Amino acid sequence: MRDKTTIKDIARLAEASPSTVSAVLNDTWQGRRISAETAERVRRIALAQGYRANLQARGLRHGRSGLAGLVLPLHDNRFFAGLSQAFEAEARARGLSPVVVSTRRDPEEERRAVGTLLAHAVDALVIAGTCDPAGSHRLCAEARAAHVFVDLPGIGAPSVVSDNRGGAERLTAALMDAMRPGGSPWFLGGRPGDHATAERIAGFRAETARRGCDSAGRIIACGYTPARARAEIAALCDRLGGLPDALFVNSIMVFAGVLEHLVTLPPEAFAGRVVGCYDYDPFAAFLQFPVHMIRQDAAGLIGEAFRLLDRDARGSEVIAVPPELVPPRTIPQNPFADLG
Amino acid sequence: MRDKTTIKDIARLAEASPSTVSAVLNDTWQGRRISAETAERVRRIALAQGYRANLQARGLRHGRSGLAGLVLPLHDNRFFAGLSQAFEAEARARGLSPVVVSTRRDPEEERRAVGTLLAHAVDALVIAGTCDPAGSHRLCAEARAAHVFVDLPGIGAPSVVSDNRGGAERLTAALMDAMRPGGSPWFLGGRPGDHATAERIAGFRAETARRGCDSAGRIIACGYTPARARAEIAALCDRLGGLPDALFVNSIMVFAGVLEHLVTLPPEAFAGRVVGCYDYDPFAAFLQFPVHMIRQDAAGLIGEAFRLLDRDARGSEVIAVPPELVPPRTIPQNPFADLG
DNA sequence: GACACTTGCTCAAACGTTTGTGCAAACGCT
DNA sequence: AGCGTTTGCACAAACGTTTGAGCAAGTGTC
Repeated sequence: MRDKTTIKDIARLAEASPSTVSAVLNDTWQGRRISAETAERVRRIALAQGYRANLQARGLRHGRSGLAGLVLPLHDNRFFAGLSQAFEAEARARGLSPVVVSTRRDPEEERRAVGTLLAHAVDALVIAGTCDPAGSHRLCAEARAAHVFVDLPGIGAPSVVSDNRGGAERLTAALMDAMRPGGSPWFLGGRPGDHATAERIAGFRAETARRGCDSAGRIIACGYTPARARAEIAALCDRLGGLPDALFVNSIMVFAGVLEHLVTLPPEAFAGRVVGCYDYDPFAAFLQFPVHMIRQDAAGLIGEAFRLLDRDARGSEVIAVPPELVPPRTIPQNPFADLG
Repeated sequence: MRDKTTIKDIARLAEASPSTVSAVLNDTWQGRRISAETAERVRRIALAQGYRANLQARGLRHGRSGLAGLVLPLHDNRFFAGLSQAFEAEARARGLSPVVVSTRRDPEEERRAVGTLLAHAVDALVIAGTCDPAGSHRLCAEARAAHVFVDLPGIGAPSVVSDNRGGAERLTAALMDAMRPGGSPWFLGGRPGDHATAERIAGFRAETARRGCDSAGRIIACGYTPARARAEIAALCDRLGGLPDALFVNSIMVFAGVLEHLVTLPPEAFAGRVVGCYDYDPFAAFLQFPVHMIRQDAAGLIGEAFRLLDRDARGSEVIAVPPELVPPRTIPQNPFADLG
């Protein structure tokens, strides 16, 4: 084989014109009144030559690429990986070719990623966990590209987010049901300025208040790094003379840090204590002590996102999808589906 | 804004020709003897108009796209997600735009994914965990595209794989060091026909033999599904009247199934027993019983893959990268980096 | 003032498709 | 035979970019 086979090569071999070949290979030949014999001849030769259309050229001509892009902060996270998986399924179901790109939570990188995908004329863009909603939206708007935000609300375009407030209320309720009567729950991790954390704190506050328990002073929004979380939980245990009655851990990263401390404690330290984590990991659900987990509905979020894209939604509408509460030592509905 | 701004629009506004604009925006204007003033004028206008080059057109002209593609079985897996993360970093370091696509371990889907990326003229392709090495290679070869296999050896192109045999030997050694003297280790999970499983079984056999222990009859290659693994371990415990002295679990999926059974056992059932898993999960490392884990070196694998691409390697050479052994209740070198 | 050389650009073709338009031959009808 | 209609295809432009070639005006040299 010389260079890449083009439509012109096929045309030469089939003694036809490029336009005829194009019509045949795009199945528009009846409309263009190509004879069945010619069509068959062209198809045969194209197959024999292993012809594959140059999608750049086609995209250039059409103004569309057939690609659907997902932009996310990182691959290396159960939740986002679940989004990728669901995204690809939905995109393929619509005849689009999915591609996924991550940004390391870097606004500049996010703009570059979105810009690159748009410059390749992606037909639809889902932006998950955005850290520059305004910038990303502006780029998409300039390129007149269909786009939706997921996980964190965007600006100027529709968003699909987890019901963080509701989830936090349910997790808090589960923890308070399980802890000793009259006990005090603590909230650990996250940044209060972040949308998701703010919502979860609100949910935590609402549920504790509903049960006549004042949560003031028991919210430690110490960010997301495991190291910091470990230090904070160690300090807290010191202060309280033991583990808190109930601990609401705001993310799996924070939980990792907390766990580093917890594994240093003797088994009896866990007596009567209960831990919850706003995130899911199948193995974290089976530690020595009971862990209540919240599992976000990746498929549900992506499903709603595509529904918005399908109906070409434009506003700033925000759709909330409820997460799932996974009780301790439980295998959730779709067991280990996200393990591979 | 009307439609997407093109180089012609800029040319009109700057009272220059499209070629001048192109030269300026590609920083080849000195070579083309464009005056500094003209260059500045063009740049200013392009910026003001928010011009972004149409990468399909550029790619069509150049025959390259600036894209680097990673094809993997699924996103939803720590190891593959780690590959994605490392892949994006390496690709960006080379000025390429990374995109990742998964195939659900479906050969047909893999061919489609590879074909689509090639049709978009990706400059480099990394195919991880291939399930159709021959087919994928053929497509790449026809398109004259640089490509490398990772995790599973390919055909016709260079491959980078984990040192499964060596890793299995080390894991087996760790288990036999930790189990009661004279005990017998068992191997569970995988399909013997699979390359990785075959290598791991070979490693398991070699290490047990080296210690004068016959592994015959203690290898249960029952596939990868958690359900099956759960049934097998339950049956085995029944047969032995308790847990085996040491258990080599062949993948995290299998481990998940095993865990479903193990959590039903009383704490004393674990006395003197030791479990190993050929895969890593930060939380699985902290269960009630000690778990030795093997953690594959995603960054190392991808690093080698790009080194091959850099020097345009063509043969069927296979590079083995050693994995890391993570002792029980340990935080590995790069703690929770892959958690997010 | 003729000549060569430099400066600063523009022209046009090409990359591989798709698609609106047109045209020649064949056919049917009177 | 003359006319209109259908059949079966080819031509050429366009998508947005890059790039080899060329051209006109200005500058310097003798």
